[in-house]
Amino acid sequence: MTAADRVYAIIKQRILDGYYVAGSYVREATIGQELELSRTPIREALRRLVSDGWVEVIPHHGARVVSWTQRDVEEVFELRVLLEPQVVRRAASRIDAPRLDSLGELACHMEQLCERGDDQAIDEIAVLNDRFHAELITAADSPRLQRLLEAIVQVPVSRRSFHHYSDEELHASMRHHREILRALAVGDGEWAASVMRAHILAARAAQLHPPARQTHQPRQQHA
Amino acid sequence: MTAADRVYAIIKQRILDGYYVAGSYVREATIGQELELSRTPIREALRRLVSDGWVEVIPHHGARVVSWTQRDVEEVFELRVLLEPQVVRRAASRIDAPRLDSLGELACHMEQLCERGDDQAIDEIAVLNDRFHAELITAADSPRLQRLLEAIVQVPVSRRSFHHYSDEELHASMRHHREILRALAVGDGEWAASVMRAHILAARAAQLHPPARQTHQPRQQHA
DNA sequence: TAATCTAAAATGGTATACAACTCTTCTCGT
DNA sequence: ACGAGAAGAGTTGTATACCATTTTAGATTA
Repeated sequence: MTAADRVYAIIKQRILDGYYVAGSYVREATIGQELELSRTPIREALRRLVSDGWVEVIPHHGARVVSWTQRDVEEVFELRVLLEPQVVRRAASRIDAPRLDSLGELACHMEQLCERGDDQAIDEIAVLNDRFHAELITAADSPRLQRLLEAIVQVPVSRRSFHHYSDEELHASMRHHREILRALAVGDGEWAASVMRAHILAARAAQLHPPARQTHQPRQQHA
Repeated sequence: MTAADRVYAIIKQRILDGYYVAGSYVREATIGQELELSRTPIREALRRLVSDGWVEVIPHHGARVVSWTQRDVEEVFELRVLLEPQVVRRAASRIDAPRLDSLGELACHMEQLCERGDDQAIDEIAVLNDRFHAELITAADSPRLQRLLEAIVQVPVSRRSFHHYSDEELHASMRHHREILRALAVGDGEWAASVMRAHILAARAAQLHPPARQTHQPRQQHA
């Protein structure tokens, strides 16, 4: 592991942790002194963070941690609604039994965590959910589709968790996983794609209307 | 614009123009001397080209221009079929009259060139067609969608031209442009998206079955 | 002839020094 | 008081150098 790799990981972690606030600048000299490295590996790490969409570079002025607007979030969901169904559409005719099994285990694990329902469990679900989607992408066997999605879903972890899901939304999400797996098991790409589309649209709804979180109450109009 | 930006653009253009043949190596020292720059900005440009998928690095041997397989072409079309309709779906509710006019002029110009039909005209059509699609993307007003498409549709010039189109395919392509504009003019995104989908699928068919090019002959089965 | 060794060539990674640029601030003239 | 312009500090951009690693091809040797 090179110094540039370490710097990349450190800066990324600091962004995720909120140590580097969105909109603030990451100074090359500053972390250089901090980590006792020259600017060279820091610059390389920053360039990689730029191409991964975590920071943006203003020429001759510095690397700034990207800010996310509501519009950015909507754009991402709009693209995921297109691309993620394509993932399972392709996967349906390509997936093999071992991977289906491993996806099934992931679904199982997530459901158990879902039953626990505490905050830590919710965090773990987010991790497993990422793995779930990543495995599907691998099964889709399309490097370009994978690249596009990776370029898209890189979102600050604060927005990627399931904390704004209601119980009902969370359980629906688990059912989606199961239904996708059933569709894949019988090789029905369109079925799988439809469920995935619903899955993403549900996630979008949960993100866009986080305050409306009454599980057992009668329905209520939102903005 | 920094030197690294220029180097990036130059190398990319040379790949698109076919000056750097697929499989050949881009030597750091060579272009360094050629452009009278040190290895530093060249290295940075090459890293970006790698992460954008234009070249691949063989460790300790150099940066090689990526080769396109038939499968790559199919992957690109598969993604364009998803993304380009979304472009016009968004554009339908956002486009303004001036841009519609300028798109109309582009379509006009392409149709005239289409009537000429010589090789040079075909080349010019490819350029205008790129502009046509680029204007649509601008009208769609989605930076991420734009970025994804730019990462996808930029293909070496040898594969981007209309030389493998039959007369009929070429005219159909022109009609698609017109129909898209009509749909946009009345703000019907789904109509525009459907035509665009057909437009891309037609382009795909022309690419995948280039030998079957008899316009006035009875149909013939292909591989 | 074939296996091995060797040296050249190229990149990989990092450090350092200097050049160029941007933004701020301060001065100067009106 | 106010705007234009210049100086300065701070920051990034680039050049250069160094050594390590790896590949390749040629030379050597049995």
